[in-house]
Amino acid sequence: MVRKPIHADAGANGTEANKERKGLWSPEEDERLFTQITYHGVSTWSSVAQLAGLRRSGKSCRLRWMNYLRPDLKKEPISKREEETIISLQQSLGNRWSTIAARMPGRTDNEIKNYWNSRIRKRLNAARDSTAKPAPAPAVGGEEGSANAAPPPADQHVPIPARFPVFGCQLLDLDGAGGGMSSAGSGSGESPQSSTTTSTQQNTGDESEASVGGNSSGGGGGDDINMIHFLSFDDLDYYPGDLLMDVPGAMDAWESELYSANSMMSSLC
DNA sequence: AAGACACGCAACCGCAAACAA
DNA sequence: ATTGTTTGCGGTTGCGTGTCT
Repeated sequence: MVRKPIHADAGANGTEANKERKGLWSPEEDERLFTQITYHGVSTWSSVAQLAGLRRSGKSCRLRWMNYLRPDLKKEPISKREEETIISLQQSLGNRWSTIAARMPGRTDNEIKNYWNSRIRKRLNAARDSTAKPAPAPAVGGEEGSANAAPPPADQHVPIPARFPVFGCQLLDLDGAGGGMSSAGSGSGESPQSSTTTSTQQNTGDESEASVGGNSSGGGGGDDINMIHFLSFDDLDYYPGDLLMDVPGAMDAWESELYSANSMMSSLC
């Protein structure tokens, strides 16, 4: 649900004109921030606030951009597959929401955290309470995500160990021209955040690459126009989220193949 | 119809890590 | 090496909305 905006300055009087604003963002503030970042990028967040003429902390600006204004964010509700991904990643990583978010292009850590706290955790707790079986319920709070956790049953999805490379995917170019990305970059132009964002996405694993899905014939590469190409982020010099957002079906493919790709990686390691 | 309660989301807070001076 | 600043993260809170009684 979207709450009716009661903006931070709604009740402020003139004497507090210089005070830092808090609370919900007004459309005007959003526009200022968006314009500032789109056209000038980010040096420091406090300077962004200043240059945009916002009486907001840099911290608040960063949060607003990351969680709401970024052009590569998915707007639609979290899908069933994404939910499964969240559960799986939470099992393997614990409450490292930013890391989980980094593996779910278009989703924010806040969004995932909220989703987990408000829905999944509740549901899993209810399920655990209703069944005597202790089984695969993910740890909640505390020491979850420990590398020492007992391995899941064979019929469970294998969680992705943190040390594995993070996967992005690309649809191979339809006409094979240059092996380029079928669509890179977000619709609203280059993301001024791409450099910093990408750095946090990097995963220090061995480089890995695998073709998955479609009717991959392997080898040769490039023949199969429907093939989804999975890459470790180490292979990418752009923000994978930008790519995935613009490729119809790519997200679903990515999610559905996440586990099989992981299994494959397991066998390689 | 109205109040109570539950839910979901946006945003704040405090802390730690990273970075710069 | 130390200190100050900025950034990023996870936990938590506040509040609007929907549902129930």
